[in-house]
Amino acid sequence: MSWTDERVSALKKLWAEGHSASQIAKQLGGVTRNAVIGKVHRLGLSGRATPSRPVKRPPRLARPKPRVLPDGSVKVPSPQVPERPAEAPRTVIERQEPLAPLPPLAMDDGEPATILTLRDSMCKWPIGDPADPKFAFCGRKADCGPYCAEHAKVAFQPARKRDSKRGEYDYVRRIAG
DNA sequence: CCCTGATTCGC
DNA sequence: GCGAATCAGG
Repeated sequence: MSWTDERVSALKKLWAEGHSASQIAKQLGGVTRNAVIGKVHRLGLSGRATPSRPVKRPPRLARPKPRVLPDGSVKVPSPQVPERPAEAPRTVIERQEPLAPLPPLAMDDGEPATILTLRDSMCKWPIGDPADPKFAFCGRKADCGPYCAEHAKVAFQPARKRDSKRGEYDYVRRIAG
């Protein structure tokens, strides 16, 4: 089949009415949806009155695909140059990373806060292995809640997926509740 | 796995 | 110009 005036008109009409490419192809007959889409693009009416299409993909890279010719031979095109003119000025938003372990704050006696010396106003973030004699608490000022500002960030992060890699502080979250 | 449109590129 | 193959999503 070829794109006669009638068929092109029908294509334009159906496309304007919002039919999908496959629907149009089925109705016209003798063409695939790819043919319809290709024709639509060639006619320059790709974008329909669909405001909600925030689908903007970065340009696809060329497709270096081996092709089987009619005579049975195989042709392998050379990979097209990726063409990376200038890397976009990336504004990388640094993710709040594991955040360096905040060492326990030394008390007046030079020792970190323990279960015995921890006060209400002090950050109750546990530091170290609870089984370890040196186990202590952060001890910084807990201004809003049980933790200092820094540990509150970690403590109140959304729960991770169960089977994802364990965060370094997961055990602490379990302990600290 | 079904569908959608978008794109590339050999023909 | 055509459209299959492929892609990126829903």
